[in-house]
Amino acid sequence: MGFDDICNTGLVLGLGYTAAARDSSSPCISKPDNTQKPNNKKLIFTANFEPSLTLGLSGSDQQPYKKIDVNKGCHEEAIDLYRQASPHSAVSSFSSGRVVKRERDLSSDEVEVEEKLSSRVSDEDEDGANARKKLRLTKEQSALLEESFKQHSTLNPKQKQALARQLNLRPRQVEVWFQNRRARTKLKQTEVDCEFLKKCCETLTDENRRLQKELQELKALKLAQPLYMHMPAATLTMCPSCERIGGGVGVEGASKSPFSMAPKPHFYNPFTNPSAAC
DNA sequence: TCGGAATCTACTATTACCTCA
DNA sequence: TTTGAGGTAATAGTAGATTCC
Repeated sequence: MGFDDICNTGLVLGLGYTAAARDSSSPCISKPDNTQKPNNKKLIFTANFEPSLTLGLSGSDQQPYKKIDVNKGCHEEAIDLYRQASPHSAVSSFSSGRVVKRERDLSSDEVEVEEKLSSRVSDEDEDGANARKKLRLTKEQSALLEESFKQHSTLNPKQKQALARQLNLRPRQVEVWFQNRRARTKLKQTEVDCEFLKKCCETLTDENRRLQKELQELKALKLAQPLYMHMPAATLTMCPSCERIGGGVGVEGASKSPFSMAPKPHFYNPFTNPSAAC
């Protein structure tokens, strides 16, 4: 990988933001949540380093935050939504809490049944005197969660609920798994970013060293010889008023041999002295 | 219409359990 | 059998957003 390969990628050393659209199937991307609010700020490292490495706000490929109006929804939906609430939370866990409380009164039995049915752990917790038992996901559960994560790195309440049912887990467990999975993804991506930046830094350091060396050589050369001696011919233009200098050589001669040595020719650099007049 | 309370989700940091070399 | 490391489920605390009164 050459310097250009690395550094002509639009990478800005420092942290910037790229709004690169990313495929949701990309495995190691912290993909913005479809359910998140547009203004919800997150730090996202892009997985594809081309063309730029970024640290910035979440992209715009998010669906608007799902608004739930349980007053308008059917009772069953309200129950479903309530079921996805954190079992560890002392309070109800979806928007419109006051409504939820009403719903909870109506459906607490159903929720209880659902919790017991859907959790392999809850029973143990209840029996085990607050012992913190650690759930071990089966291969099938892990595979399904991974598959789901590839599609959506975050879940909306319905997805979470459905997945929890499918996996025979509590919605809270699914939620935790996704949180941890996102964290691992981000950590992994951060490591990748770090490695990339290290390489880029090394390349830039080498390039800087090379340029410094080149500069020193040029300075040494400049001290040893008059400027015009080592200026490229293309950058040297004879001052119009001096064109006839050079042993009676006319304009034509001067144009043919612009560097015919005159006693004191007035060379000027068109880059630093763009004026046509001498 | 505005402000505050209640509640939600997502995030980060941390803890604690479990497995394996 | 013990132990330390690593993986990861679970917890706690916080911030920002939303909804309702």
